Amino acid sequence: MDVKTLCLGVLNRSEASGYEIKKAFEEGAFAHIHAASFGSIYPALNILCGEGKVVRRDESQDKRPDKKIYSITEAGRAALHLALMEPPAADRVRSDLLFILFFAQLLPAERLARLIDERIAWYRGHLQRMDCDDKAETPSAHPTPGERFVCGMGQAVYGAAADYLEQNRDTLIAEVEAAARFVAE
Amino acid sequence: MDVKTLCLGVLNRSEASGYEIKKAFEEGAFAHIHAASFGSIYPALNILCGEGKVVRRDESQDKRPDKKIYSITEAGRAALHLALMEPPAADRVRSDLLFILFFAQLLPAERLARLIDERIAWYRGHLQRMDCDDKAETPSAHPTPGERFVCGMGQAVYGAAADYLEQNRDTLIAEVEAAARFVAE
DNA sequence: GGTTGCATGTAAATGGTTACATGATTGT
DNA sequence: ACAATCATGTAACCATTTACATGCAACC
Repeated sequence: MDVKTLCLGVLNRSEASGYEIKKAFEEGAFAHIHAASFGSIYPALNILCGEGKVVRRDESQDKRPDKKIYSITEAGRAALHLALMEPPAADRVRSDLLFILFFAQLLPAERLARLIDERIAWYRGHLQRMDCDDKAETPSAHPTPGERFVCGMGQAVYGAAADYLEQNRDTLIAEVEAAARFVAE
Repeated sequence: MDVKTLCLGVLNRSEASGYEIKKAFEEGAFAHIHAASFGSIYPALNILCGEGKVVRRDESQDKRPDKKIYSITEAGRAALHLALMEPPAADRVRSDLLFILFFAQLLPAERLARLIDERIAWYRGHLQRMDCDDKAETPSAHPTPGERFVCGMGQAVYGAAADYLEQNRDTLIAEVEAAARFVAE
């Protein structure tokens, strides 16, 4: 899934500026699915424009720079449908945290505690945000079945991760400290 | 986390060839943490060798090409420790599947069913593999607390994902089909 | 006075994947 | 006969990130 397709996906829900598309990947509906930076979104949007898959409209705002609002076209919808019918690449997870925790016995207990606590807080924060989205987010007062399904999946996975960290945090730290004492003797 | 650090991590558990390191990221202990291809592993190993962080030893095998087995050095361990003390980058997930399912209403029900079923099977397969690792995997008859913790996290997350897919599969498909009928009228 | 949020963009550097090249063995 | 597993490596290509460039408004 390249950034172009990702942008078409966001724009299929509702028209948006490049800035708003980035937010969709950061805090919005696509947060736990994919990521994209400005450096990839803006060029992608320009290419899509040239291909007739989106159209640009300028909206002047007072006291702010102009917004360039992109809307998906029929050609864009067709391209999105086509991409959705392709076999999906395997999920890719890269977690520095888990890599670090893998070597827990090499780290001071305080660092373990902080890393795990921070991650729990991160998960809980995102879970709350997702919950709010269900009720409050404007663009989809009527979220589609797909949106609800994917959001639910995110909640299930994040919830399980947070619960696991909470339930095993103390055991890990205790074991690491016990091992350290054993080595010291 | 660059591939060099990832390799040091694998080699910190036990010496290995480039080929075996790749397997650690594909099916081994690091499978759900990070990924790396031959095109990045072999060059990384050569650089680490030049930096004195690993040493190479050639093992001739009959009826097979020579194996180049890498072992971590003290300098390598120091480099790994240093990397482990750095603040971890945020986890990155990129899931084509969830992106596709987000637009479930644009897809035929059979495709939804197949995609979800395949993914459930994938999760269940990996869960079984992880379980076997606990009992059978050679290099760590005594897995460290960190290894057990990370493995447990993988099981918790994969289990939650598989359960969610199983429990919501039929509802999603029914909703999408209901919506399709509604449009047809 | 500094940071955060809004808003768009470019260019260089990075980091990694994909494809290619090679070759024997084992299983279907 | 063909695919898969074992085994190493290179080079071209790619996509994306990072850093830079610009600027105003609101908040602390």
